[in-house]
Amino acid sequence: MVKALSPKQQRIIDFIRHFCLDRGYPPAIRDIVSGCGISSTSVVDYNLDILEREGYIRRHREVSRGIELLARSSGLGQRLQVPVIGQIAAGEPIPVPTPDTWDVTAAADSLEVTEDLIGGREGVYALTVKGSSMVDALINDGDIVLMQYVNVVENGEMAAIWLKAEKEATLKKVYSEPGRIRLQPANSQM
Amino acid sequence: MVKALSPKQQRIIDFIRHFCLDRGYPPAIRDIVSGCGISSTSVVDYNLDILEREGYIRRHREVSRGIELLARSSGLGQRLQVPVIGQIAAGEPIPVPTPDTWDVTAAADSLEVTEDLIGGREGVYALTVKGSSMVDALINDGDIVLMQYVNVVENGEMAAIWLKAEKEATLKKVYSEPGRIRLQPANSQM
DNA sequence: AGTTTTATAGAACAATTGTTCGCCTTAGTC
DNA sequence: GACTAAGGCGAACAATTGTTCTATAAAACT
Repeated sequence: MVKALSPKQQRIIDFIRHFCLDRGYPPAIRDIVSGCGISSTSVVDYNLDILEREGYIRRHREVSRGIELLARSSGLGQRLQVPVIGQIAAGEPIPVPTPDTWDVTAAADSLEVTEDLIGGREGVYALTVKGSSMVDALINDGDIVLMQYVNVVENGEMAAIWLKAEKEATLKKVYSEPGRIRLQPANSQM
Repeated sequence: MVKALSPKQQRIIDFIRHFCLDRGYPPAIRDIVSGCGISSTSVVDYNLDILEREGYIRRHREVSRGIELLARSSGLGQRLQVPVIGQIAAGEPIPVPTPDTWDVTAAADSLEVTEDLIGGREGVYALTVKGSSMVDALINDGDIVLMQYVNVVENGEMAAIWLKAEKEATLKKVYSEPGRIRLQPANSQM
């Protein structure tokens, strides 16, 4: 049973997110009380329980500030629609989500995946592979690649890389090492 | 006076980082005590003070778990060499660091910036702007743009975006909103 | 040797903070 | 009207958690 969040609950989540972002640690219940104009800790406790039940946060009881923000997925073991917004091919820039192409309903096609594949990530989209020029990544014509629209490469993560010399995009694993960045041939995602 | 961190201090920092990563909230002093095999809260308090003085963390006194991890800068007001590995221009893919181009010493040119501009980020490189086709970003011919080689877009961050339709790259601020991603014209970086 | 600095222990103390419980208000239902 | 559920309020309570104070020991300095 997935209920819509009440305005108050939505506001609490936003507050927690902002609080974490600029303070570096989660808010105490009383921080939420004053930050959201609520007049009792028990009200926050009440709503926090709901938010946890709905999968937006994880509470660590008996621990001060033990609120862990989960990527709000709302639906639990649900399936998610990932928009297939274009194709990836050698010699062409990789399509990037724009307001026009992002919307799931507006996408020409969409892919249904289980929620755990996405984790909590946002900005996930998919591309169909055109041509087999990316053989080194074990990806073939017609395959579908899940992409995440992202901004910080963690060590060992897959990333779509533009090789200027070869004028093509390949998928590599990225390792940043002292003084340089190493790209390692990658495996298929799907 | 920048002193080297003692093994214990190094261990405390590592512990805090790991704790935050998999619990979602910072550790209490007593968590550090048991997590690092220290036998008194006052020892942790003592070392935490040092770590704060050296700029590794920020403490929020009187607040439970009020430890904020700062990008460990090691060197403080130091200057760093950022490799200028190519240029960015409309119609061309954005150069991406490879083992060949990344190395600072191997780069054709390099840029010296103060350490706080980089924060603690890795994979930072620079591009010279060619042509003035990115006027909407207030970036002109000859400007230098700092880039970070990254994988997760935070709300509001600048990112280099490939617009397929226009066949050019622009710098935008990225806001992910429910159901879509919004790109907002951005300002100059340097 | 005497003194200062650094580092560690242990414990008492006080502030912060989560939990709980009784009571109240407002709808919705029978 | 009576009953029930959702949501809220406020205060007391208890657990968590940061602070402080005293002691001790080793190294560094005079």
